[in-house]
Amino acid sequence: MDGQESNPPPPLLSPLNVPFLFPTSLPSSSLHPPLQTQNILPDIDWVSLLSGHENKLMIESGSNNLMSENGADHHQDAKGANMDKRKGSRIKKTSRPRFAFQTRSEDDILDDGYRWRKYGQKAVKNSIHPRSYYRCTHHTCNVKKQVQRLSKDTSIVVTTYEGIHNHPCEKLMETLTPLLRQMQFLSSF
DNA sequence: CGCGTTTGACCGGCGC
DNA sequence: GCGCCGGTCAAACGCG
Repeated sequence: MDGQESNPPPPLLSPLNVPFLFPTSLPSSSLHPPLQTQNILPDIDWVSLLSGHENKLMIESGSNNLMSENGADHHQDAKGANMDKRKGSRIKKTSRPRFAFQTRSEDDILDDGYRWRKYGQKAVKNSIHPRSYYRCTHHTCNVKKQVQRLSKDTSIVVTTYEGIHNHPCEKLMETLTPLLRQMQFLSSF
């Protein structure tokens, strides 16, 4: 199905860029409620998200544990790995980069510029809120993400990305293309 | 009609 | 071996 596992093309965008691109990469039309111009994404606690050790941004590449200290029940880690058509022949888990971060938001879904298709939802133990599973809709892209709300603080959404996008962010390109054109035009003088 | 979501079933890993 | 649990599949369904 997805033969990308063994030899992924070089990433055009590091997944780490994804959360940090939120404020700039989004066409305003893609955002929920009307935004104040001076207060981008008011629902998201960008300060704590981007500040140093205090935040819960966990970067991990290859190893298995991620943010186990908080309500998110990730003790089981990435055993999801990869299965070959569910016929039992499990492809050995390649070390896929994974990282998780928390945002304070009323919306479960953060518009990160990529298109995602939901492929599952499961009730999580010790949590009222279910966990949702998403896959990047780009054919050659194998990136997944999980979205879950903390049981302790339901205003916080935990998003876990797994894998690296092997294609540019569509919305980002959409936004940047006119700018690039203009720069090109101006630099031609 | 194409694309995305919902949801129950299924599978493998793990702990007992 | 059994049951629980997390992760995934895929058919049915909804929506523009």
